[in-house]
Amino acid sequence: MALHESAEMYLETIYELSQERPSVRSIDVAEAMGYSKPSVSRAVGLLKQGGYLVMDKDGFLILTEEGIHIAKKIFERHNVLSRMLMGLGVSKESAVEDACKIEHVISDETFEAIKAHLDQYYVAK
Amino acid sequence: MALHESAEMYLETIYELSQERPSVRSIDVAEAMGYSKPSVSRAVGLLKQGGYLVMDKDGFLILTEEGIHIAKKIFERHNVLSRMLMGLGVSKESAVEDACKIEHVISDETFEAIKAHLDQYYVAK
DNA sequence: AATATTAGTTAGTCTTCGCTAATTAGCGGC
DNA sequence: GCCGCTAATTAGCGAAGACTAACTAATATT
Repeated sequence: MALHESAEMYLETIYELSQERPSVRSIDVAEAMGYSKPSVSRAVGLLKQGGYLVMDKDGFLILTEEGIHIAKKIFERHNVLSRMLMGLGVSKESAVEDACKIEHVISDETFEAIKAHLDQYYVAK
Repeated sequence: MALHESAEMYLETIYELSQERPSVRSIDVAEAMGYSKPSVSRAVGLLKQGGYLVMDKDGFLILTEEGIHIAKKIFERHNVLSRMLMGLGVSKESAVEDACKIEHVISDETFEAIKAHLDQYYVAK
């Protein structure tokens, strides 16, 4: 099931927040992403429907295995891409911002090529 | 005036087609992009309204200075990005496809960094 | 107990950008 | 002179994904 860019972004954000704090609510996602509460509510509803997360009785968001899988994939892309861009001399802000855009649109083939190149670079050092 | 991804794609396509043939009509753009005629008609209308092109009495599309400027910018991005990806070992098909996505979303700073890196690489060879 | 705040949802709007169906305008063949 | 083709347009639809306004439900404050 192919997810849209925005869904991937929500999963990635929920994953990152869950690394930083014990629990993640919709309102935390809204603050982190700069979106309104209803926008997040709607997105969370779709992700719930798709089986990517569940909301417990206290409103805490828990990623399912599938949700974590996608979130980690996007998160890895984000890290690799921003490191690559910074390696080319791009400022941290631009690198992170652009990585955020690129991470959703490239093919697996392209990502693996970039990653391999970066690995090689670090091994060589 | 910031243009959306689809508008940039239309301008780029019109520019490329105009390099290959004496004149470009909406129908040619529709065929090249795989879109329906009304979709192109609507997009051309918006580009016309924005001052990026004009349509002459025979239905030929002529990019304005501003339109050419943007089209060339995206075209250059496309070329640099696909060359870079192919340089990393990505297949031509994937490189072109992914370049098409990336070219619209990255900042000038990031693009210049990638371009500089590629220039350096070619100079070094 | 009454009120205020916080979190989430519902309802409905807007923009972008595809689509199909149907219409219009010009041109060529018979 | 009419038929039919091609090109472009108009009208209206649908999905994504953001928004505001207004409601509900639960907790906190006084």
